[in-house]
Amino acid sequence: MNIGTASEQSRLPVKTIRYYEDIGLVRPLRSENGYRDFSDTDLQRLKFLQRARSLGFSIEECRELLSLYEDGNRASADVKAITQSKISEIDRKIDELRSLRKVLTTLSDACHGDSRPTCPIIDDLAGLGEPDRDMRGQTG
Amino acid sequence: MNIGTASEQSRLPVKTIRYYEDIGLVRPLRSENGYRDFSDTDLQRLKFLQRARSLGFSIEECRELLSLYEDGNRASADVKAITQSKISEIDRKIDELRSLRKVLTTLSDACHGDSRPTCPIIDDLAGLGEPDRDMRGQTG
DNA sequence: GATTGACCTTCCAGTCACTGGAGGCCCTAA
DNA sequence: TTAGGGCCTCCAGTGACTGGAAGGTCAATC
Repeated sequence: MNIGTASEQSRLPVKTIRYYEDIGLVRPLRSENGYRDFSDTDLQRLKFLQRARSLGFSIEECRELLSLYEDGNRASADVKAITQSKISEIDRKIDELRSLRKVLTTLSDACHGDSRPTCPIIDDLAGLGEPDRDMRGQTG
Repeated sequence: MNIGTASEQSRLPVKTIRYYEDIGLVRPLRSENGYRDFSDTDLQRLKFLQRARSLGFSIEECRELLSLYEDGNRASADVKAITQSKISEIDRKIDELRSLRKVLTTLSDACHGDSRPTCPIIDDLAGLGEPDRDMRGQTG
C-alpha cells in the first residue's frame, strides 16, 4: 500500500512515517515508480509505533520494544522492565509538576490581580521574596 | 562583570547566557577586549530568567514577564493571568501523565515479568488487546 | 620574555521528534 | 490535455539549549 493508506491505517502523519523510515524504524519496499510500498508487516510496525509513542515511549525505547516485539524468544521481564522505568519516569515528572504548581499557586493567590502595579509574582521572580533563594529554582 | 561571574551569580550556564543574548533577552555591553560586561541590571534580568524558567515559563513567557517586570505601570492582573494559564497548563500535563501512568501500570501488572516470551505489554502495543483501539492512543 | 592555563570569543553542529515548504514527478479522471 | 491530488527528495525550522573546534586575552609563574 502507498504511504497515504499506511498513514490512515496507522494514524501516523505521512511526514512522520517518512521520518521513521529515515531513522530506520520501518523499511518499506519501493514500487517501480519510486513510491513506498508498505506491506502488512510494515503496517503492524507503524501501528505498534503509534501506540508506543502515544504511551510516552521515546523513539529509542520504541526501537528496543520493536526488537523485543519481533524476537519470539524475548523474556517478558525485559519488556516489563522498560515499562516500569517509564512509570518511574512519569512519577518523577508528576512530582516535579506538582511542586511547580504549588509555588505558582502560592504566588498567584498572593497576587491581588487588579490594575495596580504591585505584584508578588514579579517580586518573587525578581528575588524580592523571603531570602531562601538557594532552596529554590533548581532546574531539573 | 565577566560572563563567568554572571553565570555563578545567576546560576545559569555560560552557554545559556550567551544564548539569551542571542535571542535578545539580555544585552550586556562589551569591554574593549570584546568580553561581555554585565551590569547589575543585566544580572537582575538573568536571575529573573533563571527563576522564571525554573518555574516552567517558556522563553516567550519570560520575555513577556520581563517586560512586565520592567514596566513600573503594569497591572498585576496581567502577571496573574500568565501565571494562572501556566497553572492550567500544568494541570493538563499532570492529567495526561496520570492517564498514561494508568495504562502502563495496568499493562505492567498484567505481565508476569519472567523469562517466558508471552507478554501482555507487547500484545497491547501490537494491537492484540481488546478491540477498542479507536478509544486509545490519541497523541495530544 | 615566554609559557601555562583559565577564561573569553565566534561559529557550527547536534539534540528530540517531528513539521513545513519548495520544487518537481506520477497517476487518474474528465 | 488539463486539473487535482498524491507522491518524491531535500532543506530548514521548532525550543532551549549543549558540545566542540579554533582561536584571542589575561594573570601568574618561570
